[in-house]
Amino acid sequence: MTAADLRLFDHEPAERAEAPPHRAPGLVVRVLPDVPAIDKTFDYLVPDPLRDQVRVGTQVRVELSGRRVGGWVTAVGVDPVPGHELRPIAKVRGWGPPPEVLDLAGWAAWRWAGRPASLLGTASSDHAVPGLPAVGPASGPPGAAPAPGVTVSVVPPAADRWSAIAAAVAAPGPGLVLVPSIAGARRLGARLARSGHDVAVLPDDWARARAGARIVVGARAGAWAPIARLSWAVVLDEHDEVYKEERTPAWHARDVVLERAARDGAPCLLLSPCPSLEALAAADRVVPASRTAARAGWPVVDVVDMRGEDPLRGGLVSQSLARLVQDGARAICVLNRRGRARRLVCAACDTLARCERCGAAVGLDGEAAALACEHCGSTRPVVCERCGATRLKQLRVGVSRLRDDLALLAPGAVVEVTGADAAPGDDLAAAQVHVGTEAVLHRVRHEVDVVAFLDLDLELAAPRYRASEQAFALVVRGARRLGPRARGGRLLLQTRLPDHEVVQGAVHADPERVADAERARRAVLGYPPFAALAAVSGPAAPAFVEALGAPAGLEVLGPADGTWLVRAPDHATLCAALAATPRPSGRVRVEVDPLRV
DNA sequence: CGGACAAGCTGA
DNA sequence: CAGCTTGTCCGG
Repeated sequence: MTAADLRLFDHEPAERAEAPPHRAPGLVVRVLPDVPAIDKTFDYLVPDPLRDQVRVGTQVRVELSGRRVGGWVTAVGVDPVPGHELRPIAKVRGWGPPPEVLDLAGWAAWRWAGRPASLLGTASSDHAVPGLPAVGPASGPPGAAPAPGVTVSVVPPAADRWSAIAAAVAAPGPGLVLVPSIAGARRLGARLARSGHDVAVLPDDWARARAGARIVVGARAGAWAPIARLSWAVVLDEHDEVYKEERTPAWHARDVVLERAARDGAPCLLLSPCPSLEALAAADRVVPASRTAARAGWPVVDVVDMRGEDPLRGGLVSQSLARLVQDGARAICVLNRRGRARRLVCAACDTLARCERCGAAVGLDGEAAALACEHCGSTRPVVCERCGATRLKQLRVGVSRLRDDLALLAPGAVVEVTGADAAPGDDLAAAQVHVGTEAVLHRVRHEVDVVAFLDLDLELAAPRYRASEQAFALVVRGARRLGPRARGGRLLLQTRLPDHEVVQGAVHADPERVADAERARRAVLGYPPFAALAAVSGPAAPAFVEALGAPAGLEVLGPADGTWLVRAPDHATLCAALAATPRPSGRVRVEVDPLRV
């Protein structure tokens, strides 16, 4: 099966001309039950009083092997599959997704190796929708037709996006806007409504969206908005990883919207300060920010080279940060120290030892007396790549000392270490300096003068194939937290890799540097978007991998930590192989396009 | 998923 | 060989 001929549900009534002799009495519908393990449809009779409430997509309740389950009507007026006694539909729950979204769920089930029922659950209203409200004409006021195809627009972190959004939503509808969070969707929806637009915000206004509101705003699940045919679509902060569903099928909202736009011939606008390589690969055109806008939309970035600095007592507080804190600056300090990070630096020049192939921090392989990369498996001699010295030292992150160091700098001021160390009931607003994992960026609400990444190398050299992209997205969040350059905030990047593209990309307000370097690295290593990946894990993973075999073009790597990685040149090959593999009994988790490998 | 039924294990 | 557990199949 390929994506092209993928059509799980045939909505059309059967050919009456060749109707079988045992034609059923009355209207028969095909129903997909809302039961995770069943991806098969069943035929039911529609009692006459319910006839005009039943259409393709309608949510019903049916009797299935002695119990009542929910389900979706996938076809109306079919000739029943012979050999079964037809039971009537027990109940009509209400309106469901339009037929086009049912087809989309069928495609997405193939694309992310899952069952359509769970996707249809996401595409359906939380509450029963017995009737639809009246809405204005979806076409709305005539506006400028947006450029067709996929446009990636680079908008600096702290730039005002309103004018771009206002221009995009002025086009005739129905159109879809995705925002990373539901709270953000509600805020944007309210603002659009105040501007006089006919807006439905998901999940709250599902019925109004289904009825044909001109603009539908939603978060991740909004990708499944009940719109038959999109006229346009906008995805804000396209790079944000919250758009990726965590549960299987692990679909990606941006990719679902791209597919919908392609099916409907609708223009799609992807906005981001740091576009993903996937978005750039899908783009028909990329609109960079002007140099002026880029500079204005980024705060001042200070790079602190920790090799040259003499950080306080060898800790995490550079002289630059110390001065700012002593001068009374309110600061957020980000330190992502979760996980075991083995890091070595050159004893002579303090350069971080990294893998030459993938850029991840390397550790010392005692047996081979070599530097080994846990991520890509390559090894090299114990030699500093910068100065040639052969003595390396372990880098210890002095977290325990951090609070004391900062407290000494700002006598009387409170230093709050959030996260596991946070004392309950502490007044977050009272502290001058906050230290925590990246969550501290949104946990601290008041305005700050400084956002400091105490050890950016933890991100830059993380053993993940998307490390650069993820590190840059984190820096972008710090930049957004500070606001535009005119506000005067400072973004402090403490690093031993000042030439790294993420650091340079921030300094020059130029995400292209990150994208170019990342693209080159992924091409060499055969990672997305130059390949399609799936992670296979769970107790029955070995059986699944064995059943998968080794079809042409497929490469099976691992296992590492109980997880196999399946790689194919493209999604057509990958998804075809996954779909053709029978699921063994027991639990298997198949995650297509994993973000953390 | 959850019920039905079949095949396998145990204990007297 | 009843009685119970474990596994596989199937649902309209």
